[in-house]
Amino acid sequence: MELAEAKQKFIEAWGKLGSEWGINRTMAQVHALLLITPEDLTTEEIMETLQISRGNANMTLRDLIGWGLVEKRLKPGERKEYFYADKDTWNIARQVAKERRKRELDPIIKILDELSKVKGEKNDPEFKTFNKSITDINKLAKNVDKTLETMLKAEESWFWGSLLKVFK
Amino acid sequence: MELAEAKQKFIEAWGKLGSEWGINRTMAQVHALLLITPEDLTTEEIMETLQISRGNANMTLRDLIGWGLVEKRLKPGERKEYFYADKDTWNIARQVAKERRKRELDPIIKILDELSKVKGEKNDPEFKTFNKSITDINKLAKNVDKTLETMLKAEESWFWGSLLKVFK
DNA sequence: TTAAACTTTCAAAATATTTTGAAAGTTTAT
DNA sequence: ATAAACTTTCAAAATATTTTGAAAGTTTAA
Repeated sequence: MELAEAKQKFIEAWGKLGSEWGINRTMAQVHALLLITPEDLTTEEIMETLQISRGNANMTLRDLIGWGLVEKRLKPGERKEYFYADKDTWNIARQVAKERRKRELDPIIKILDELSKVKGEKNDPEFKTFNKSITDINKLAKNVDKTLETMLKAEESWFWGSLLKVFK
Repeated sequence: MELAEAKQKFIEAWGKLGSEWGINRTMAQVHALLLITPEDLTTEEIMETLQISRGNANMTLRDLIGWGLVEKRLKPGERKEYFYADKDTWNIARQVAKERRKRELDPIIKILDELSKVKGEKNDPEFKTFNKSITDINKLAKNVDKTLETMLKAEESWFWGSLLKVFK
């Protein structure tokens, strides 16, 4: 396979994976493109390569910056903005975990905590089932939360080392 | 908060979370409803409670069965089909992990393996960056894969015990 | 067989999400 | 102050996803 073809394949695959996980396909594709590009790229170059509009490129890049995955770079003497993606996969994974925790896990845990407090007749099967499901899901969510917290602090080698040692 | 209100809240929250993770909102809601319901429910009851059409209910239930989260139950002497969801949260988590691994992680690993094989000029920065990103992501994906495999085999208490012991 | 009871299908409609692109906004150089 | 170079905005258009519901299909009982 040619490098150019391989790049296309990767961008496509990454976009598909993203959309399956609730991430806008274009956003995943722009990120993929930046990941396999050694230099910074301009909005113009991204529009051109991925065949997307200026507005779309601009918004997507802003989102990626909001996710902490891409940074804006300025070159001395130039008006244009350049964009660059951190290539460290462990940093990327952590950054995504961090943001999704903040945006999605934290809010659901807050709701589950609320719902855990609901009182009811101890012998009412309706209440018993509700309560058991809520408290169990809450426990699971909190375990995931703790694990993510550890991951966020950890070094990659230590993290996988510990994990795979235990789980071997 | 009243139990009835709490149920509504949970169904809503679960639907929202699902849609943020690439799971159809209605599917997540039907699952939520079954999770907090002690008895089996008929298509009719699900349609009524969630205010969805027969076609939607039917397709969603088939999907949930396909994900291994819901089972069809027949009652002797009755024509109607009843639906029931396993309430064991650990089983649910494992089942979801298992399906997503099969549907999404496995295919992307297959593509990454392909892309890792692409040959190029060792000093070409384009090639070097592409290659590094691909191989790094591939390694990460394989670590996740191994961890999921362990999770799929494991008992809940052992899994979290080991994890939290190491990460404390 | 027939018909009642129930489930499944799928084209069309509704809804939600994403994308476009031209206009408005901003910054810098002269 | 003006204009060129660039970025941002956002209403409308395009696209994608989800939902509907009536018709077709299936199963069972009599």
